[in-house]
Amino acid sequence: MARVSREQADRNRAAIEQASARLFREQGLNGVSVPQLMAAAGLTHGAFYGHFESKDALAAIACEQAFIESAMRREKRMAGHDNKRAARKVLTDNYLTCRHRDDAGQGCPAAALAGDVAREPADKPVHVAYLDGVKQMIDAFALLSEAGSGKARRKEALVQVAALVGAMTFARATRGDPISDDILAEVRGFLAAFPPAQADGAP
Amino acid sequence: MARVSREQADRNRAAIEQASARLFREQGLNGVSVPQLMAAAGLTHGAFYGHFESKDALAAIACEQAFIESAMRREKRMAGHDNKRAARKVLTDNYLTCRHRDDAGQGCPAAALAGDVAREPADKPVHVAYLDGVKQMIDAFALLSEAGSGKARRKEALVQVAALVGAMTFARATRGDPISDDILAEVRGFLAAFPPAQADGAP
DNA sequence: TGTACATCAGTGAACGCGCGTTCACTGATGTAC
DNA sequence: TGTACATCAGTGAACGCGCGTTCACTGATGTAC
Repeated sequence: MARVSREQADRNRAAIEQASARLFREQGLNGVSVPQLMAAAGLTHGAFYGHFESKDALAAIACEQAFIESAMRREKRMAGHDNKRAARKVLTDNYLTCRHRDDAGQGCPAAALAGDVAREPADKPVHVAYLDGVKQMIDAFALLSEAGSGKARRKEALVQVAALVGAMTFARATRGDPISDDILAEVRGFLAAFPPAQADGAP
Repeated sequence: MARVSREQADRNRAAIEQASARLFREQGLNGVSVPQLMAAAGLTHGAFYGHFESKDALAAIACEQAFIESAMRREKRMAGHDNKRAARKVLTDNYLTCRHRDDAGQGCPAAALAGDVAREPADKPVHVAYLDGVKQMIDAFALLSEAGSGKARRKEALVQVAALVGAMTFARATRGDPISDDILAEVRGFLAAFPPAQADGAP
């Protein structure tokens, strides 16, 4: 096989991006090689640099795509829940599941890639894609807040998203032990009652 | 230089463990090589396998040591705060700082290694060390809870630790953007008022 | 205490391996006439 | 519509590199007498 049609080449490129969006989340940015990514798309490694400038460039594209895919799934789940609290509950209940924990490849990129992005050098392009995706996610949760001001809504969203990402990261790191399920269940229960009725706290 | 005294060999081994506990947290389990670890301890790579069975075995030892070091620092900070709420506030306020975010090598291993441990194969020895450390951390927070039952104290501890680890992981992944500081500040403020006065939540 | 020698901590070259990336080549695609 | 040929998507060998691990060797340490 040598040259393929322009349409087939486009489909191949899309296949590489799709496989990468899954495999990077599953195995980490440094846990999967260019030859592995290409094989997952049904190609050999040599064709890679005809489609992308570098592995780092693909990582950014795959991260962006994972966030888009994730946002579409979120919209779909929220559909039909005009009540903000109910919509939030659907999202957090679906997020903090064993299924999500055990299938990072199709899950939230904010959680799946957090550890990798934190350690990538600051000039790597994946940082921009990650930040953009995270901000969209926070904005989406802020829209579901019932707080009075935009500032307060953003505050609530930050805490919720940090709790979601944290619980998932933590549950994945302790997978195999009962504590992993407990973390998901307790944070799920906690977020169902979020925000607390009064945020005073002095004893 | 060839053979050194038994005492010096012990000191060398300790230096390797100490350097590893720092570098693994800083760069990740797969982000630092055996030659790099040995160089950080002032040795050459060849001496490694006289001290440890494998890099995986050292990872477990370094993880365990990082948790011990972390627990000692926690005890030290708590000292003098007989009030549980005050002790908790000292811990969470110190945890969710920019200093901690920017110095993972000396920080909480539960946060620094979460992403790596989640992706390590299940049979790798680091999993045991990580789980043990996490359980100790959760127990420590449960002891600071004022809830009525042991079950309720553990519940609160799980949510708090998930929030701490999550906020730190997330703040590190977004470092460089103002949102990173915001995450730390908001979760810090939120945990200062934890647990909420009433955990009902139905609207 | 002094001497002879076995022990073994550390050195550095070497192993096979997979990485990201490059490139000469192939041959079907797409175009010019 | 048919033919001639330039284009270029994909192949697979090759590059230099660093990885985890092994091992023959060195020579100071520690021990037996």
